[in-house]
Amino acid sequence: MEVYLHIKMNEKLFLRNPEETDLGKKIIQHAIILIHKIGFEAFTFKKLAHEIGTTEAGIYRYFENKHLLLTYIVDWYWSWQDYRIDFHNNNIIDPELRLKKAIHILSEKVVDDISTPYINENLLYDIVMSEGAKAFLTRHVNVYNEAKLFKPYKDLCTKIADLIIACNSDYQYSRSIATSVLEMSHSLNFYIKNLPSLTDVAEAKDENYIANFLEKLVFTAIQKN
Amino acid sequence: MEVYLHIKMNEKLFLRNPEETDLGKKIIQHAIILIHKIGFEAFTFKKLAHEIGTTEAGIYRYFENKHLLLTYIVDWYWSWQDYRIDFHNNNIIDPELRLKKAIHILSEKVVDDISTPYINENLLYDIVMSEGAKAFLTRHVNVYNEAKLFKPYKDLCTKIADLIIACNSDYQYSRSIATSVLEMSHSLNFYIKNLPSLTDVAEAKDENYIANFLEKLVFTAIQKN
DNA sequence: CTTAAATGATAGTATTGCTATCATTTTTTT
DNA sequence: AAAAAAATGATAGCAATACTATCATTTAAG
Repeated sequence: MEVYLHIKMNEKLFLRNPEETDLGKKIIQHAIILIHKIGFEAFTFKKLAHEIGTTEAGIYRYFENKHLLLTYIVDWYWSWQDYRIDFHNNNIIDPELRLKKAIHILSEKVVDDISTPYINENLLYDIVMSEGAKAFLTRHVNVYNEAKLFKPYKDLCTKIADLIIACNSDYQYSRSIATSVLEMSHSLNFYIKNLPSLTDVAEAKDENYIANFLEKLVFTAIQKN
Repeated sequence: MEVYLHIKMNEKLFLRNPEETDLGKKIIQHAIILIHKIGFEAFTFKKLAHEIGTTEAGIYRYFENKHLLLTYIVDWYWSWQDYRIDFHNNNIIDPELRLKKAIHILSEKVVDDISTPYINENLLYDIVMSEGAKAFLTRHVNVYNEAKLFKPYKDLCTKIADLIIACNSDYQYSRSIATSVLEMSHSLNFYIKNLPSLTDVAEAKDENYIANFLEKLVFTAIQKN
């Protein structure tokens, strides 16, 4: 059985839908590889064009600029994580178990998902960790927001917040703590890798350290007393 | 009485110390104003030079590039907040009160500090909120880290973590939660302003909302049971 | 098999991110 | 007050970036 996962992307992210052509898919595939390799600042359409044997103009036909291309792949990532949380929580009823699962999915390193042929989720995780915030941190945040470009992230925030409410309907800060979990699950991974003294991880690396921290944090915060 | 606050900056941040000359101070002063106005991406040394009536080359004599200038002002900000926390906590012994004060200082909008003549802290807060993460999020994070360019942030993290340990010496995640407080105190302010649905703030704006959220979060997390 | 759509090839432009040079001020030392 | 040193201003230049435009060629759809 071969099943492919398809995520419908917001049409305002692109000029021409990259999923519909070979060149488009190559752009996404190699954009992820190249951004992972050289970082978003050094990443240019010219370099990407060279990697995939097309021209700069060819890529501009798909994406207005590199920031929207980053937003595309970051959006894709959050939609994929949203789907994964649903998938893993299927048939689980207990909201606490569901919430725990979600926290672990977000915090732990991912492996490549074979049902998405031209996207390497392992690289994508690193990109979101190291560059993901740059999708938000732009002067155009309001324009982008009005075009619903941050909907995947917001939807995921709502999903986590709803799980929290399902655990304790009295908790006042469900969205803020959901956002904190989303943000810290990724940025703590960045700090462990690059600035470990900002975390409590010394030599003994515990794979589930972040998930355990966030799980405890959330469950003590929302406990009924 | 006129008292001026002076923060000694890491010498690897600059080529020529901006505090020592009129031009240097103007660079810092107007860099803050201009980055606040047009954003870090659109900010260039040429535009800055034009604002203060000097030339591009003149600014390159002080800073290697705009990213190090950003790091300079972000470092300055964290050092200033570190100092403010000490100042406000002077003579307070109760660690819980000290921790609460620190959380409030970090979360609440600041006003201009008149003891720093050429730095507008109000604008600086906005910059750290909107662009601060970009100081870390660079391919050079390791080189910068070895040059101790992130020391002010790390020191502040240590300060918060120590306050947490003073409240509960058994808490296992003091640095991780300190980092979370530092990060979320600023990014939640960004979200309230730009993407409020990621928070619980609707119409009724509570000035202390973030501080209250983080205070509750931290104190339930570290409570002894 | 014709037409439309997508791609390739090439050119061009304004801006960015620097480096270099040299003359002119301003400051410091003697 | 004169001489030396340091800082600034003015200008030039260059490679790379971030695009836009044009037109020929290949590929796909009706």
